Amino acid sequence: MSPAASSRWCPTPEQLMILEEMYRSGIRTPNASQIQKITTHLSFYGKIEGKNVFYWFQNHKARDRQKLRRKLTRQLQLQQQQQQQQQQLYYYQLNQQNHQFQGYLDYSTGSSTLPQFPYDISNSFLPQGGGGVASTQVMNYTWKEDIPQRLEMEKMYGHDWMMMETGPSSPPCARPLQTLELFPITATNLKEEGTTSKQF
Amino acid sequence: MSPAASSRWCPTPEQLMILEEMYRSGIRTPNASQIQKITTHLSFYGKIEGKNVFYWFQNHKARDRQKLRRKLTRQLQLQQQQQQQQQQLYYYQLNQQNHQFQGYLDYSTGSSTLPQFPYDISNSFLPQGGGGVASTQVMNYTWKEDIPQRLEMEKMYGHDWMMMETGPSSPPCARPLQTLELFPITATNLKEEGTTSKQF
DNA sequence: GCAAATTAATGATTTATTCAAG
DNA sequence: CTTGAATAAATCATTAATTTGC
Repeated sequence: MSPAASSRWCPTPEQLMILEEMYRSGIRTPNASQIQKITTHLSFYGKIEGKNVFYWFQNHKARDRQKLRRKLTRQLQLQQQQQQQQQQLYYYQLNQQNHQFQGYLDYSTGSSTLPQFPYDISNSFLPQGGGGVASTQVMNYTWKEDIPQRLEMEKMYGHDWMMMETGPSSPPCARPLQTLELFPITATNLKEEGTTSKQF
Repeated sequence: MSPAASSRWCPTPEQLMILEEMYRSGIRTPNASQIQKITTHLSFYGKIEGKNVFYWFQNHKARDRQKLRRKLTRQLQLQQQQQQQQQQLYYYQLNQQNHQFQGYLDYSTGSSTLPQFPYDISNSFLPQGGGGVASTQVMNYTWKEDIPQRLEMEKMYGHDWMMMETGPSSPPCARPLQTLELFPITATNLKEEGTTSKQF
């Protein structure tokens, strides 16, 4: 543990940034020549060796896959749970409004391979209180043309988080009380998982 | 007249402070549960919806990155300029310093004994077949243990990276210009959307 | 000082990538 | 090769800052 040199490489933000850029640009397993060049270049920003670059790409690729796999798993489980919840009603309501998605939302089958719930946030987000304004706007954007350009917002929000509390039953003037206990902002929990979701 | 609801959310100072604090504490992409809680909590300080929280984190994160990227780009440009001034000297020094790469560079022997690399990575760096025909076995995990995941080249979307390879002449110490052309990655990805990209 | 005009910030949408499963 | 799901990047749009001429 010589103070002068850490036992392992610690990438500087700049190095990390560049590596990530490269990764995103398609590089996965750089060859010798590439590693050499990368290393040379990154050495501008701090101490670094070829093996660091090599390992970085190895690890990054692997962890990328791992992360996605985990998310998929969690998502599947969530999906299954939600299936048993008030989806029927919810999607029915949505369908009334978004006939555009009728074909897509096949809730009638019950099998509903429905992903989560896509569509406009307004509904899920501001259920209570006359916030109708935003709602309309969102809707307009949602289906601008005849062509459903794929799922629009679905992609984005496409997820559980909007699912929660589709509020008709939620207190119109909910008091943000528990927030304090819910928010140990500094809590390390929030960082990754948060909430008591079992999973994994 | 009624509040004439603004068309978009305008965070109160308190909300902003809390959001920034959370961001600082490490939260980047809150999930459904987190967003729900955050929204509830912030609603105490003013009107707010879940999507606002969602967007806020998206934007904040993106613009944070953007800022860093711009800074990096500037640095890169600066250093590239400096490089043009000191290329010769720089590469000379590099060669002197990186003894471990001597073996790497000397791939003709194929038996580089690099003390620095714990896992015999040097081999994996070696362009196989010598003479710069490395295009075949890029990643040859010769280091012990079972078979590697073959060399799935992945996609490697048309990027010059692979092509560059040690060309036919493969200048062993050719022009240091390499570095310059090596990182035009900025051209495609970093893009440096000029701070003043106005209407086009 | 003070609005109209202009520019910078930032909220909200849309488009493009990414990985891996079918 | 196509598609689903998630996200990041790019873009659009509106509000806040600020500059400017009076």
